[in-house]
Amino acid sequence: MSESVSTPRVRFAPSPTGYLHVGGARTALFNWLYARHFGGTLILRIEDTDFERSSEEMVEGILEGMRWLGLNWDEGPFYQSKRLELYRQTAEKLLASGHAYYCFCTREELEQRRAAAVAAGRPPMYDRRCRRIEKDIAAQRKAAGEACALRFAVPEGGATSFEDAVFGKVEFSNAEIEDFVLLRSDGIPTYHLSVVADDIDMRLTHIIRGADHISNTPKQVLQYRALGVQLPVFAHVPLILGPDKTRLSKRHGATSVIAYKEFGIVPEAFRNFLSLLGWTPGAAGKDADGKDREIFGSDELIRLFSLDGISKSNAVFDNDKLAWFNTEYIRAYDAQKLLPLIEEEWAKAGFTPDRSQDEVLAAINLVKPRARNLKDFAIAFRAYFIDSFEYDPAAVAKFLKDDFVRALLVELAARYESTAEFTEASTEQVLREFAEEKGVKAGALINGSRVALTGQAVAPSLFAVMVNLGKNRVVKRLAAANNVGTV
RNA sequence: GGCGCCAUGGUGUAAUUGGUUAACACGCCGCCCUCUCAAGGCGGAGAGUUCGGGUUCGAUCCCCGAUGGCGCUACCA
Repeated sequence: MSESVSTPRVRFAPSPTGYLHVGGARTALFNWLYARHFGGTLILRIEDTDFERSSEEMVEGILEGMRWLGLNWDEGPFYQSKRLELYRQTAEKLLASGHAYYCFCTREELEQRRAAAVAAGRPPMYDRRCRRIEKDIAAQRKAAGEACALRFAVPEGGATSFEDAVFGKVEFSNAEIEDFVLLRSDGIPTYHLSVVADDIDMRLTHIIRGADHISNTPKQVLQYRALGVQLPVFAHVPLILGPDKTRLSKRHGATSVIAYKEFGIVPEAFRNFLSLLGWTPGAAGKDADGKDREIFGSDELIRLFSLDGISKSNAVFDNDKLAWFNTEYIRAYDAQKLLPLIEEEWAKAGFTPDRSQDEVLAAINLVKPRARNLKDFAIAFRAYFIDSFEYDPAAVAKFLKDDFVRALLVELAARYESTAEFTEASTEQVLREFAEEKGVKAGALINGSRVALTGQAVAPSLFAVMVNLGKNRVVKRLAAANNVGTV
């Protein structure tokens, strides 16, 4: 298929200095949505030119996060560490055209001057002293083996601006832009060079990335111009902040995407939640009553997504809202779809249900309206899937503390055992008649039974639970009511 | 400090891009339902759009300033 200008090429370019964090995931998501919306191409590029801080383990973590969120890419992953030749060539071009120069200042000297500048109240920018060195002299010194970095020669006057798809026109005075390093003295490119070289080489049409890159953009624009290459469309997305409105960090809790998987969040729910952080479908997202809809499946998200809907202000990550999305998705999924996700949780909890597949699915459907996350199916709802489960002490204290009630439950077990029919109606009838006979409130027996049967104070309608568990289990667990809490 | 960006209830966002009792969702509170807890139904509190000036018959919306927040300010990305 031939490419036209209308099919965008976008990229997600994380640096593997940590796991995929929610901000990065949101950027990846937006790129993915944009690419899918237009039938374009999403490229995954690993920016690992900082050898000190990058690691392969982190790359794997990032890929895992992408996979979990269902964000597939079309090209890559490309590793910048393996594309050094391209950057060297690009640097060469810049040098040859007079847009870059060798800088022989050492790190120590630079730091010293910077400190002095700050102390003197001057802006701590590079003073450009090596820019004045004659070209051939510089070349000679370099040839002689003197260590040097390559810097970009920023125009002395004027301003550099670009049109951002989200923020509009953004302009920086060139006087504010320092002669940044392109190539370190060890020949490894800095971010400033490698992004531009790659974005050009990979023929990217749109650069969708975090707003923290706005200030870097003029440095890149300058290189595009120096190289005589047309600018891509820049679209900077606002950042995600913590509840205290400072940049989201570990202080606020989990920032790694995978941590949310571990919390029992459904990936689609997380994706949906993330999509609405800094973006809105606007009128297209309203329902017939004019109310905002928030639950969007991936197809819908892809259809609705557009750069126009991206907002300019930073967004706060709200765990409550995420929890709401999660319960909505769990409730909407049928048991069959939920099963593989839940099986992972069972594996983690170290058990497999000792019931038939049909019973398991029925149990999932029974409890899922009450689930907050996937872990609930392995912990709070464990009793629905396997006979070995624990009793929640609080539940026992609340509804099963009474020896009198326990004794009645043992008696009730015998009633059930001798009753042939075992339906919601019959089990309820048996219990209520028994309660009346004993002169106790049915509620006391119902609540006590719930704890005896499920270990929890929270459960679906008791009689539905009974039918799901089946007569044998019900009888067995009720008969054991006396032992509850004593183990 | 310098430069840049942003600013609607607690949170995410709307508001035919100057004319609305400023809307919706999450959260919160109350009531109903009820065997628990959710869900659901019903109702409620919560912003006069950060503040101050303009422009205008009229500003959430346009302009200026202030304040606040965030970002950048590396031979990190």
